[in-house]
Amino acid sequence: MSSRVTIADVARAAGVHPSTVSRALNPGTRGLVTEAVAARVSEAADRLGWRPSAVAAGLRTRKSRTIGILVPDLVNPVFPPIVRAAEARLAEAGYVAILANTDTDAAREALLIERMSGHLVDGIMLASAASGSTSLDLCASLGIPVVLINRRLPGASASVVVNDDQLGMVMAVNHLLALGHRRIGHIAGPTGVSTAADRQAGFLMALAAAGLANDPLPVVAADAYTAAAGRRAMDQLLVAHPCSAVAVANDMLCLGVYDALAAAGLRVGADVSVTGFNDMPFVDRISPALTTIRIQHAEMGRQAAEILLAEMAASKPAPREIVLEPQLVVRSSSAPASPSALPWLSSEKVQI
Amino acid sequence: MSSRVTIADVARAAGVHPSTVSRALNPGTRGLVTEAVAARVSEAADRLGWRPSAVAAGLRTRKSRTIGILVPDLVNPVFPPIVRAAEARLAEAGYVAILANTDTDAAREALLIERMSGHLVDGIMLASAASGSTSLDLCASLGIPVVLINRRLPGASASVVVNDDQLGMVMAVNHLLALGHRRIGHIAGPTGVSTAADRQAGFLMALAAAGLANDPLPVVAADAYTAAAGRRAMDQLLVAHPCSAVAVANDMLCLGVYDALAAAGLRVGADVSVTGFNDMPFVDRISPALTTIRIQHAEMGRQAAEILLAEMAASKPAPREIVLEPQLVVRSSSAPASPSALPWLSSEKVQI
DNA sequence: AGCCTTCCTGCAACCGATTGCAGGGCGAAA
DNA sequence: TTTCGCCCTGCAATCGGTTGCAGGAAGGCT
Repeated sequence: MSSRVTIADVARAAGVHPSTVSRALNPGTRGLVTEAVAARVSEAADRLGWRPSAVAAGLRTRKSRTIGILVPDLVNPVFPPIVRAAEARLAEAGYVAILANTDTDAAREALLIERMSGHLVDGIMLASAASGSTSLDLCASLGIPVVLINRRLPGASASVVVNDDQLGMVMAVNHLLALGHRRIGHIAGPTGVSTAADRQAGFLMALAAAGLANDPLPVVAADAYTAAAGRRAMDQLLVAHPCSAVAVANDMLCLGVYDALAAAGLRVGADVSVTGFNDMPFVDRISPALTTIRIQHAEMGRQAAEILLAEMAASKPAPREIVLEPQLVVRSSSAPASPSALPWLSSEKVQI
Repeated sequence: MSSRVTIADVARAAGVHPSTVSRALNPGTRGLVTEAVAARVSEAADRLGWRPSAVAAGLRTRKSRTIGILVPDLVNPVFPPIVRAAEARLAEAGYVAILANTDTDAAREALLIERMSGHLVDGIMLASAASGSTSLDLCASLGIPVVLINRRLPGASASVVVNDDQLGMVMAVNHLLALGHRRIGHIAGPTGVSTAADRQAGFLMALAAAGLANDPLPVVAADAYTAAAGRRAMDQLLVAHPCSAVAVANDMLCLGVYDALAAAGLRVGADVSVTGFNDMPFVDRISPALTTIRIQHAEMGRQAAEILLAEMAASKPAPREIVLEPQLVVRSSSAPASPSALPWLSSEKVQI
C-alpha cells in the first residue's frame, strides 16, 4: 500500500542491477548508462509507480534536500511573506522547508536546531535571531550553513539578508521634515535588536543632518514590537517629549501609538504625524492609513533561499551580505505641521 | 565536525553493544536494560555529544516524526494562526512540520504530497483543500493519514476540523435582523468551496426563519476570497439588490465591499451595515471596525495536530469530525436600520 | 540440588538508495 | 588476429539506528 516499490523492485522488473537503476533514475548520473537501459528502467519505474525515498538517499549522501526555517512567531505579519517566498524558491529547487516558531526563546531555538539537524537539514534560515543567541555557533558546530534574515547579529560570520534599516528611517524622518515638522520624536524598538539600533541610528542621523541634534534625546524605547508596548512607549513620549510628529520603529508599535494619541485626545495626522516601518498588510486599511517604510519581505525570503542554495552547492561558504532598499509609502497619518493647530504644545517649553 | 558521533561510538565508550545503546537511549525501550547500564550509556552519550539521527531511525521504522502542512497561501492571514498552533502542538510531541504553499493548484498540490511522502511524513494536514482535489486519494494510496482543516470535502473519509460555518452565518444574520434590517444581501464565497456553501446555507436559513425568504435571491457569489472579488461582487449586489445590510462570507471580501460602498457614496455602518467572517487580524483596526464572526483559528490547528497524533498512534484510522463554535464580535460596521436615512433605497421598488 | 522462568544483552539482518571498485564486452588500432 | 582501452554494468559496502532472535546469567520454586 505505502511506498513499497523500491529500487530493487524496479531493477527486477527491468532486468538490471539496483545500482544501475539508481544511476538511470538520477539525472546527474543518467549519462553513465546506455540510453536504451535508461529508458527501460524509467519505463519500469513509473509502471510500478516507484517514488524515490529521500530518506534513504539522504542517509547515504548526508543530504536531505530539506532546509529549516526558524521564525519567532509566524503570526507576526512580517514573517509570512518572507517564509512564503523562501519556500517557493526552495520548492523550485526540489527542497522542502521545515518551519518552526522559536517564541524568541533561546533554549527552544537551540532545541529546534538540534532536532532539525537530526533531520539532516542542509541549511537553516534564521529570521530575526535574538541578540546574544548562540544558535550560530551551534549551527557551525553542527556543520549547517545558515543565513540570517531581517536582523543581523553582531560579529556574525554567517550570510545575511537585511533591509537597509538606517536608510529607511532617514527617509521617514526626511519626509516629516519636509512636511515642516521640527519637534520629532522616536519610538525605538527593543534594545539589543539590530533593526531597533539601526533605525534609531537613522533617526538621529537624519535629525543631525537637519541641524536638529539635541539633548535630551526625544527617544523612548519600546520593550517589544507589539501594539501594547507601543502604547506604553507613546504614553511616555507624550510626557517626556511632546512633539508634532513621531517616527516609529515598527508598524505594530504604531497601532499602540494610535491608541495612545486617541486617549490623549489627539488626532493622528491632523495633530500628530506618525510614520511606521515595514508596511505590513492592512496598515493601508487602518484609520488613518499609515505612512510607512515598505521593506521587501518577499525579496528577503527569495534572496535568503538563493544564498542558501548557493552555499550548499559550494564547498567554501564565503558569507555574503545583502542589503535591500526600503521605500517610503506616504498615506494619511502624516500631514504638514501647523503649529497654530497644536494648542497642546504651546504650554510646553520648547526643547528644540 | 558534523553529527559524527553515532551510537557505535557511544557503544564503544560505554563498553556495550550498539543495540543496547539504542535501547537505553530510547524512552520506550529503556525499561529493557538495567538501570546501571542505561545510566552509563546516557552519560557516555552526552559526554560524546551524541545526537539522534531521525533520518536513520526513520529509514528502519518508516516513521519520520515529521508531518506535512499544506496551505493555499501562507500570506492569507487566516493560515498563520492555524499553522502556528499546529506546529506548537506537534513540536511538543517531538514532531517537526514541513510547510508548503499549494497556490490552490491541484497539480502542485499532488507534487508536494509526493515529495513529502518521499520524506516519509507520518501525516498530512490539508488546509482549505480545493474541491475536486484528488489529494485525499493520493494520500490514501500512499498510506498517509490526513486531516482536513477549515474546509470539508464532499464524500471525504478523512478526519476534518472545521468551523460551524452555517451557525456562524446564522448568528451574523440574526444580529442584523435584531438591528432592524429587513433588506439583507449576501456576498457568497467562490462556488465549490465548503465554507462558501455552508455560509450561504446559513444565510438562507436565517432569512427563512425570519419569514423573509424570497425570490430572486439577494445573493452574489464572489469568484475568490479576495478584496478585489469583494469589490466586484458588491458592485453587482448594489445594482441587483439594493439593501440596508449585507452579510459577507469572508473578511477579505469585506475590504472590497468597503471600497464599493465608498465608491457609491455610502457610509459603512450608517448607510449600510456590513458583517464579515473570520475575524482576521486587524479588522478591528480598519475604519469602521468590522463586525464579524470569530472562528477559532488556533484551536483548529491544535485539534488537527491532536487528531493526527492520535491517528498515527492508532492502528485503525476511524476518521473524526470536529466542528468548532464560532462567535459574533460586534463592532462599528453594523448599526440599527433607519429607513428614513436611506434615500438611496426609497426610489427602488421594495422586493421583500 | 535441580529445573524452570525471567531478565538482560549481544548478534545480525534490515530499512532503501548511493558509490568506489572491478570486470566484461566491444570497438579500434596495429 | 591480437591487444589496448573505454564504456557500461554488477558487486558489495555503507549511511545510522532498530529489532527479532537466541543465549547466558541470575533468581525462584519444589
